[in-house]
Amino acid sequence: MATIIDVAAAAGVSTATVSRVLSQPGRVAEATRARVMEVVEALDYRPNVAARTLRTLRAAKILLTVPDISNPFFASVIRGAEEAARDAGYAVVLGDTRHDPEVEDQYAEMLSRREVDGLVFLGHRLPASLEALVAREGASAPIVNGCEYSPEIGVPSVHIDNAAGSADAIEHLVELGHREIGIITGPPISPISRDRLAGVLRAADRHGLKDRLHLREGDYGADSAHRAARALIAEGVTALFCFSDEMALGAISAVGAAGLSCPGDVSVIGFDDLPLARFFHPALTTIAQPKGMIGRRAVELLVGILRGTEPAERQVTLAHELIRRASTGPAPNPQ
Amino acid sequence: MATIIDVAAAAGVSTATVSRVLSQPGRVAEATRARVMEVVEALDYRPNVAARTLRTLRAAKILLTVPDISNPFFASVIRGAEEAARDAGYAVVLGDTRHDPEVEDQYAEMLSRREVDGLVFLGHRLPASLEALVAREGASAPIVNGCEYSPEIGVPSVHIDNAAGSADAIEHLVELGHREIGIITGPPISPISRDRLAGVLRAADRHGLKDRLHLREGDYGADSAHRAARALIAEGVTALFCFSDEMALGAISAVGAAGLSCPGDVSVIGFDDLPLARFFHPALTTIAQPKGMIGRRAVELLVGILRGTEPAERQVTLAHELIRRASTGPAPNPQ
DNA sequence: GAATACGATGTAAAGGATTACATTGGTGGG
DNA sequence: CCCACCAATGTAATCCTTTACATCGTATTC
Repeated sequence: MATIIDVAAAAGVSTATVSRVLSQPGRVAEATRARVMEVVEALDYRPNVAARTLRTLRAAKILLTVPDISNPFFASVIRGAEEAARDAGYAVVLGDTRHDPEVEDQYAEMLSRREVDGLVFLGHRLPASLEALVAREGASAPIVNGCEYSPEIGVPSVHIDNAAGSADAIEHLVELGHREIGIITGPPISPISRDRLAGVLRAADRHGLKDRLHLREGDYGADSAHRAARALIAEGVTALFCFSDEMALGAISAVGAAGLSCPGDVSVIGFDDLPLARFFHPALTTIAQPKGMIGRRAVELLVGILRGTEPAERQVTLAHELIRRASTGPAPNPQ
Repeated sequence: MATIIDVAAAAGVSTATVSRVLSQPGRVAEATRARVMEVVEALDYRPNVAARTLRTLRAAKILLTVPDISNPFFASVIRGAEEAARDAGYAVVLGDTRHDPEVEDQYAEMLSRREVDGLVFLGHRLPASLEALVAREGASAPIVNGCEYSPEIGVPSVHIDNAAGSADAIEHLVELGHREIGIITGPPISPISRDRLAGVLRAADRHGLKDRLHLREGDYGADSAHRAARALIAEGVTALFCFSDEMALGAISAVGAAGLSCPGDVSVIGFDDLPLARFFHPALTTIAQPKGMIGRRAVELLVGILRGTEPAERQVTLAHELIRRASTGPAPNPQ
């Protein structure tokens, strides 16, 4: 592997000049630049990143951790984040933490060891090893939270108004005449789940339905929702609001397994608007999140911090949208 | 940020000793080790990765590129790869190339610049900039192909027998009495698609159905399959074999949209066995791939190359399996 | 008790790039 | 014709760690 010294020797210049040709071409005479570039091509020279990082203390990389890479919801967020990072001259290192705090900590180490310049994390948990960093550096800590929002963590974040989103879902069901509504939540430890539940309760309360809600806890996966839905159907609900599209799929599957039809007997509404949601059978009514934009804005916030340009806002709330498809319909007439 | 020099000074030893305490604790006296570790804790010292990489020429990282991160199929492969990498002391850098050769090349640069020690790529295209590397280093080039297999690329790979898998799918449909079978393939540029098509033709030929096949090209996405299925249904097929589960979902959606039922009027069989496939409505019959194992073996192959222990086999073929669920059934009786 | 060996630790040289500062040569102004 | 200045380039320190080799002291062996 050719080094900058080889290039300098072959081009008859110093390493400083080679370095300048590569990073600030304007400061080098045209003829020299051309000669150096020729040698660079000929030797197929690539700067050694470790050496550069060591010298500049800048890795030009952002770490993006997701709690579950198999959840298609995150795919779009990741795409948006990568685009924004590329625009700003950063590469994205993607980490799948599988909701495992230990793995989260391992990835967090990359920041501590300066392997990456900053971190965007999509879960709800700031790795323990970074709490000290946030406490020490405050607003200039290069950490941004995406999708979720926990004020106590003390880092900027990008998210939708989850309470308002789920309130919209309930309003939609109530409008269709549903009164016995089942809710399949996420684990209460996640703020996103708490916020959505708060929105549900608020909306239900507005219609005097708060005490008629049928609550069941899921884990955002189809399996858990399938089981929860079976129980709720037995309780006689006519509609199910699931805190994720994946759970909605599990719920629809349970409706079918119970010999009922969706939306004829039981309406189902999800949350997220996965790319596949419109191909579900029936096509899924859901609350859409601006997934790509969440990723993009999160990275932009982070890059702002890295560049030292304090952003005006540290909490970005983006718009959600109710997408009406075929999985919700009028409540069946009581017999 | 504390450096190894600070630690050495505070512990009253040389940097060499500190380094040894961290990387080969056995070579240091117990008392010294304890004292150094105390200082390490107190100063919250973390070795600078760039400096280490620069010195050792080893990044302890593997690059894993996937053509489309939003395809849930890859999630399980990624998981398996990460596990194997962790076991071998490597971290995984994940890249989403979106089928874009330019992005593929950008990621490939990471290998050229020694940012990572090796590459596992899941697409079918070896980035152009790496062809020279393979040509030069041959079997010791730290590159492995996963899921797909193109002999002309000249790198080790891990995959199933795609032709046999799709032959099984056809056999299954023929057994159920189907004669008018629609096939929704992938783009012919992908070897995986070509192999699967070859298997289809072989099996169909065995039953004298080769000329009755209805072929349509898809792009592995639900959307393309939805359109293709619509056309095939109009042609009167009683069964659809889709080269991916995602396309099968699109096909099922098209069956419903045509006012027909699956599997009553049209059976649908997919390929991959996504985690969600059993929650589709109807639950999807499909050819399962050992996704996690593909990722794991690919990384193991790569680590073998990196360690210089030439592996016995450079092509690993894993077993697939036909999963019978509810989306396929007997062919309807002709009127 | 001397010689040997070995365990523990230190010294210092890489590893490859960036960049502050120094140097050189040429241009334009007076 | 000289000086000041600037553009172009070079010199060399620096980033932080690892590790080959050197050193030292103690235990082992004969």
